[in-house]
Amino acid sequence: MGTTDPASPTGDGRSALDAVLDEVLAARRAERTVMSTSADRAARVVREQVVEGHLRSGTRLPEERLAGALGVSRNTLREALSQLVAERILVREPNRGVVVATPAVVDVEDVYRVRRLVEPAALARGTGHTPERIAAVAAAVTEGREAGERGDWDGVASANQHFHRAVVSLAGSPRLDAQMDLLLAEMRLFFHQMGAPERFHRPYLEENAAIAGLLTSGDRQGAADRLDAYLAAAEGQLVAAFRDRD
Amino acid sequence: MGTTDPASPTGDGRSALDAVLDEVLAARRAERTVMSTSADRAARVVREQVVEGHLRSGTRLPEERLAGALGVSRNTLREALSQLVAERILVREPNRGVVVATPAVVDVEDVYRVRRLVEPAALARGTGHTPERIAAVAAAVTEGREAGERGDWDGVASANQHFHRAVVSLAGSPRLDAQMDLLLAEMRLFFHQMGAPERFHRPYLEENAAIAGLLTSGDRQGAADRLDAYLAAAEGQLVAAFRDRD
DNA sequence: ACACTAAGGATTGTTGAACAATTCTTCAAT
DNA sequence: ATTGAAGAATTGTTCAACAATCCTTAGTGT
Repeated sequence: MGTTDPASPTGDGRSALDAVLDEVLAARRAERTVMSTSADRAARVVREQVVEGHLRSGTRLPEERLAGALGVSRNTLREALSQLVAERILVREPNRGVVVATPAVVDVEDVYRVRRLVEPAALARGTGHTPERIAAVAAAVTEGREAGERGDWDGVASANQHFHRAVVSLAGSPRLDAQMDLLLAEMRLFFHQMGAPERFHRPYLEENAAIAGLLTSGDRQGAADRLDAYLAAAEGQLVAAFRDRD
Repeated sequence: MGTTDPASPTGDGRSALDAVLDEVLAARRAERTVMSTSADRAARVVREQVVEGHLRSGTRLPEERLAGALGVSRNTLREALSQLVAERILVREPNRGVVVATPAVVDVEDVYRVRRLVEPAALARGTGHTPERIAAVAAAVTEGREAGERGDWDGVASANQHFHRAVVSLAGSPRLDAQMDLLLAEMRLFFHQMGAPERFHRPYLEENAAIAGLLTSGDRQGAADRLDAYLAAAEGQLVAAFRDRD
């Protein structure tokens, strides 16, 4: 392709140097996008505290104190909180502030409505199933098995989330992945509200393994059907646990 | 049943009156939630201007002037803009502000990736298919037919969106509906970037009718398959139109 | 004519303080 | 034990400021 001449002074108007400089600039911008804005960082911290269970459902988040703790102005914090409200992790009560969401049975049902529609479909449709993505599903299975063997139940729960995340990622859609992340964050809220996560995730280790096996063997529809049944059972358990806690 | 005694003074601690008053309070709060915050209103106005095509792709949105025009402070506007960035309607360029998103081919492909996964699945799975929701699908078809008969192509486009929205709503999931609204807003951005919406929507009137027919006749899988083909064709057209514009 | 540089102006990211409106608390009076 | 009213605290929102960054432009040298 000809003009790989470094620093060609004239001609196309844009020298090869210009192209390189553009690239450098774009890289710097992308880099800065990672550290992102102050509000995004604040949102990330609060979200982490909520999904980790350190901020329990129903706790009120006073803006002044929280802003102080995060080392950020009240205005900036407000932007962060709005973001988390949009993610359904927090709930805004007009003139009363923001509280950590307390999911109800309808929320569990709706999250599973979406998951049961999306996850089996991602398995059944072959589109996007690259070897790497299929390998990611298998990797989540072994991650869960290893965590189970050393009795690390938090690890099992985490691996389980990775499994379902990997299933959705089979489709290869950034938008779908982002949506799934929100749903999984909500799931963690559910778990914190009932407690006893170990019992809950234990039996699904083998389920995940079976589904991954069907997937790698090429039986996509079988994998999808099995996942649907899996999700139905899990939803039933969760809803039952929620109803007990009323 | 039983204690429908009005104003029972003691006993359960909470009288029936208390319950009513709680309801009134909740209603007032819900009411106020509708008018919502100042930032939400600003976001709605800007979003409307973008999806209606009055603010074209790539136009920069200076905060000071825009805030002035909307009668809102720069801080509040900022919150609104962040929301729209999260919806992918706007794009934030660090230290350079916010511009109306200019979708690329990858965006079209990804939106259709999600739609082709979700919409056929919503049809094929019977769950949630109440008579009212099925009627809503049929209503969107007649809305489109009538708009076509009087040559109202904007109306056809709008009805087409209502059709797909109704298809997803068959599942009866608020979360899925919200997600679909975002995708449809992105779709409108796509259309504005290519132009000529009449040619695009015209042939799909009959498709919609056929799909609705299959649905009402109980052939859910047939409806799903046909919708999948429909979406594949539409995506192909859109992508082709996008590639021309490069 | 052309590329390079420096200065100046404009815009963004973020903060701090303010203030009306609303909600929560306290506490006395019935 | 309820009610009511005063007072404190919090939210929703605005305004003004400032450093950091970007954009423009005019000038400089070649």
